Amino acid sequence: MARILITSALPYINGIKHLGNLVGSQLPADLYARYMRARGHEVMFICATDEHGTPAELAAAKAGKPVAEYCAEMHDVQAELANGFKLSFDHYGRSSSPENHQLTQHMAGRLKAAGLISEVSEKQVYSNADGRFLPDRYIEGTCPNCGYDRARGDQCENCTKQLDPTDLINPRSAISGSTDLEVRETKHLFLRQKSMRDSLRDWIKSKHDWPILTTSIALKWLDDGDGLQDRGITRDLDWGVAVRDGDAPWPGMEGKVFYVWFDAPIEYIAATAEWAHAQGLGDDAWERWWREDKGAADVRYVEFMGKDNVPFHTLSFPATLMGANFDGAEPWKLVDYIKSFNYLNYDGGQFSTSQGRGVFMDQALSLLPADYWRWWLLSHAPESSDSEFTWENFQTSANKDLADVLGNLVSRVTKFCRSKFGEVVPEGGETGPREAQLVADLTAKIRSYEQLMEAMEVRKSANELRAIWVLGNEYLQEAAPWSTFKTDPALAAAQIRLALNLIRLYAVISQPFIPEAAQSTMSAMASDDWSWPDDVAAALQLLPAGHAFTTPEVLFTKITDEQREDWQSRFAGVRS
RNA sequence: GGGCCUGUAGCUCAAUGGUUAGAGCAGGGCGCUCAUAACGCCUUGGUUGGGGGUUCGAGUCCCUCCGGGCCUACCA
Repeated sequence: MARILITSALPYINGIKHLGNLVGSQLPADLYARYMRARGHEVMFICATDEHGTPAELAAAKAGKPVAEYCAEMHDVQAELANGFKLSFDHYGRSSSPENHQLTQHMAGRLKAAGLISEVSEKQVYSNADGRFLPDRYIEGTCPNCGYDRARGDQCENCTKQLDPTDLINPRSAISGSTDLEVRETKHLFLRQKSMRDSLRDWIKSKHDWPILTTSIALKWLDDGDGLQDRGITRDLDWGVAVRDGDAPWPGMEGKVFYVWFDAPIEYIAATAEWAHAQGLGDDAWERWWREDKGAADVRYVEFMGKDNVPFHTLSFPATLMGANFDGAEPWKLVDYIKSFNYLNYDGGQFSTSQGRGVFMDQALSLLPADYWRWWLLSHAPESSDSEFTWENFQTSANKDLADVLGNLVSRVTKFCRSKFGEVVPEGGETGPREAQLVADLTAKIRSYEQLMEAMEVRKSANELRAIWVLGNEYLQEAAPWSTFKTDPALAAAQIRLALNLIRLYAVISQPFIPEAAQSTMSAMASDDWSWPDDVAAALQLLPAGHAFTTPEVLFTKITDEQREDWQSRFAGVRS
C-alpha cells in the first residue's frame, strides 16, 4: 500500500468555475484519487479556494460586500458545487485560513533567514479615487503604438504590443475610470529565485517522466531570454496574509500583504493542516504528508493543473520549499509528478469566466447529473492539445457510451433475469469455455486499464473502460441466454448469474469516472463489496445464487435532440 | 517579435524510427430480439497540412513554408 498526496490547482474565489476549469484540474485529480483509494492506497486529496488578490477585492466590491464575507459565501458555493460533482476531497480548504496565514508567514521567515529575500523599492501607479495601487492591467489608456483607446497597462489587446503603464496616453483607472493617478514609491519583497536557477533546473531535468507540456513551460521560464527572474511576493492590498517574519513583525512592510501566488500553493500544505485540525488531530497528522523528516519520505505527491499554472508549480513554489530548507532543518515534500492540461474550448471559442461564456458548474448540474459531465469531460480531457466542447459531441458521447453501451447492458440483464428467474441471482448450470474466454478478455483489459489509470492517461483510460463495457454486450450476444433459456434453462441461469456479477464488477471499476451511477448500480445489486477485481474470475462469483437484487431504473436517460437544441441556444450567448 | 504545443478518415482521437497507419462516432450492409429502436458482426473511407532532406525504412527525426492554439513574468 502506497501513500499518495494529491492536490488540485486552487479555483479562484471570484465566481463559479466553468467546465474548462473543472476538467483542467479538479476533475482529473478526483479521478486519480478515487482510483487510488479503490486500489487500497492511502490517499490525501486536497483542494481549496484561492481567495486573495485584487480580483477578489473587486468582485466583493461589485457585490457590495466586505471581502471576507464575500469570500466566505463564495467558498461555500464552490464547496457545494464540488460536492455536486462528487469531487472527493479529503479537505476543501480556504487560502484565507488561520493555518495558511501562519504557514505563509513562517515560510517567508525561513526564506528571509536563508537570505533569499530582497527588498526592492519600485514605482507603481496609485489611484487616489480608488484608494489603492493599481496592477498594470487595471490601468487603461490610449495605446501609443496603434491608438487603441482601451489598451491595458501591461499590453495592448489590439496590437499586442507590450506596454508599461507609463506608456499609456491619458491613463485612467480601469476600476473607477478616474484619471487622478500618480506614481508612488513603494517597497516590496522579492523572492531571489534567480539564485536557485541551477538547483531548479537540475530538479526539473531529473523528472524524465513528466508531460512535455510541463517541462517545456518550466524550462522556458528558467532559461529563456535573461532567464528566471526574481519575483515580487508582496502587494499593497488590505486583503491577504500580512507580511510578517514568522511570528515577528517585518519592519518597513507594515500594511502590506503577501502576493496571492506566494500564499496560494502554501495553502496545499495549510489545507492539510486544516484537515487535521478539523479531525481533531495534531500537527503530526498533516506533517506526515508534507515533511520528509516526519513521515513523508515515502509519500508520492502528484499535482493536477491547467497549463497556465505550470510556472508557479515548477518554479516559485519549489523555490519556496527548497529555500525554506536552506539549513536542512525543514525538508518539505516536493512534487513528484505534475499532470498538466491544455484548455477546453467552448463551441468555437474560449470558455470565459469574465465574459460569462460557456457552461458553468452550477448550470451543468441543473441540466444533468454529474456523471454525464464527468464522463464527457474526462473522456475528452485536453491532454495533448486544446479540445473543444460541442453540444452534439456531448449528446453523442453520453448517449452512446453511458446510455447504450453501459446503461442498456444493465437493463437487458436485470430485466431478462426478472422475467425468467425473478429478482434473484439464479442458481444451477455451469459455465464453459465461452465464459472462460470472457474472463481472460476482461482480465487483459482490466490490467491495461489499471496501467493507464496509474499513468494518469485520462482519455485512454476512458477508452479502455468503454471497451471493457463492450465485452459485456459481446458476451451476451454470443451466449444468447434468451435462446439457451428455451433449450437449456440451467445454462441460461449460469450465464445470467455471470452477467449479474459482471454488472457489479463494472460498478466497481467505473466508480472513479461515474461515482453516482456506480453507487446506484451497487445498491440495485444489493452489494457493498467494492473490492477491486484483482482476480476477475473470483470477482464474478461474489454475488451467489439466491442473492436478491432490485431491477434498477434506467441508469442513464438519453439526451434528446430537443434538449440539445434547447441547451445549445440557451448557452449560445453570455451568462447574464 | 521570441518561445512552446499542435495539424492523421466527414467528426473526436490513437500509433517505443520497423508488417498493409488504427479505434469510437457518423455512412453502408447483415444478424439478433433480452434490452433505453438498444446490442453484435461485416464494411466504405487516409498523398498523415505543403515542399525538401536524413535513413535500408519517416505519421514519427532535421530544414522550410502554411494553418490553429498557448505563453511571454503586476489578473489569477
